[in-house]
Amino acid sequence: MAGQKVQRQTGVALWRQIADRIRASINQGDFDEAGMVPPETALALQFGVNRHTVRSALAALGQEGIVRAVQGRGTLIERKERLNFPISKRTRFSQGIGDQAREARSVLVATSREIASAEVARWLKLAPGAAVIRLETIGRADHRPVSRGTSWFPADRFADIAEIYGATGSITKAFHELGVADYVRVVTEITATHAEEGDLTDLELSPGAIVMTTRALNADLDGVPVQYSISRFAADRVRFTIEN
Amino acid sequence: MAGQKVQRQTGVALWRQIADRIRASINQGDFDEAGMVPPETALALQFGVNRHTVRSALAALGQEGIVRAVQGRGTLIERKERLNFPISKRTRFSQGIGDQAREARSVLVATSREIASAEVARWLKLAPGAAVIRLETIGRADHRPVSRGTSWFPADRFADIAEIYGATGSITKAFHELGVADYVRVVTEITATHAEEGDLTDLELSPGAIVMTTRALNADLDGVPVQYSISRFAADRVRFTIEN
DNA sequence: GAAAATTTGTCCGTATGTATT
DNA sequence: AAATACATACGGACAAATTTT
Repeated sequence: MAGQKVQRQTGVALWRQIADRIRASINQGDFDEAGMVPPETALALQFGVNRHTVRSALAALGQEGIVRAVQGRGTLIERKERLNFPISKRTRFSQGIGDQAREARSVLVATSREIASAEVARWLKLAPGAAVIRLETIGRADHRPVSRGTSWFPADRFADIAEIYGATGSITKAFHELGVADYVRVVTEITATHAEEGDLTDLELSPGAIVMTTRALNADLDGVPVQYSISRFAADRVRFTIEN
Repeated sequence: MAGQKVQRQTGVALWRQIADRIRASINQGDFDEAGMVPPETALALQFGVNRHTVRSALAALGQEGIVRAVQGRGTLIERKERLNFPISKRTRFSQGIGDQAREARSVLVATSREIASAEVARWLKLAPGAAVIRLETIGRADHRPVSRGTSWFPADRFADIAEIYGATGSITKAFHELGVADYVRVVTEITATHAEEGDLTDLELSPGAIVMTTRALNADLDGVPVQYSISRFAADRVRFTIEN
């Protein structure tokens, strides 16, 4: 297969196109048998570029901690995983991650009480001008950030949710303490865009990287909205599954 | 807001980073009131680059048919929509698109009978070496391609599905004729990656563009797998919603 | 153990693309 | 429109480390 062309003069450097392709191949498990990437000369032939260009691509992947080059041996694959996020009626953010990553947690980075925007009010079915509690979190697994999210809660029912969540680290427990015995995922919306400035720093991404954005609504068992969240995931670190 | 910095020396040209941001803003509806993009000088100030660089970005978007610059007036937004694809137990590919786009159809571009790969056999729960029917389709809406998909069906049950689908244009009808009264979506997997060579041509994308890939399994009412599909969607034209 | 082949690391120079002034 | 500076990409040659013969 000597014909996986890359395109020139498109505003995306060849080495970056190649880095993205190799990263995708690694994630797809194409090199699992060998445990390493093909030799630089083979990749150069495959993509139709000079070996130096392939080296630039591999250097970028090395910077991300995905591969490690060893002189004389080859370029070894260091890390190759994609966290799976199941989405269902019973979706809980932290649940289901623990068995995939050794170290997984979500940290609260900011919180405030504010007036709901038109979008937030619409999703939470609140009157215009109603107050909401906003929580900003960053989710990490195995020492890498995987998501940054913002959640809004109706302030009248959940005034103290920030404190309880900060103490327990669990939305489910916080809801429980505030009288919500159980809650369900009503709807989840998924889109994908290029990373923005905040993503680059919070998720440790490079420009051109992809973020998958979810907009999710949770409601109590009476169908009353209790939480609206917008989360941004580093696309090359996650996968969503919807099981019916 | 004079500080949406773009990053230099990252392998992605500034004009392409800016083009991607403006495209995302348009899709998000940021400029809906005016119906046009801010003036070049304002964008240059906002992104911290020279006006020439912004012009390169807008020229690229013009090439895609998203904006149109008019001397003396500004840069008008030509096209701005995102098709919604609902995912549920009753997910039907074509259903739900008709009310969003005037012209929507899926065309069969290739078909073959082949031996199932390890991946396909695993999903369809077939014995190794079993035969499958493969269908390749391209989905279009309003004269734009939005998806390219490959579906596999067990050959023993659905030997003639290609012919029937080609005649009726409906998988549901083809299933019905072949004795499958009803079927349900068992699981859907969603990931996002950069566009590959085939995506660029089939979906009319430019390098660096994003594709969302779904892997979906349909089964009959007895739980027997009947269809496994991998579909690739142009990310800036679609949105997925999961309703529980 | 020695030699050969393989693979990554480094240096040179040149041409073209990108971005600013 | 033109001049300048830097990033990107290519081509070749050789060194250094490792594996294979």
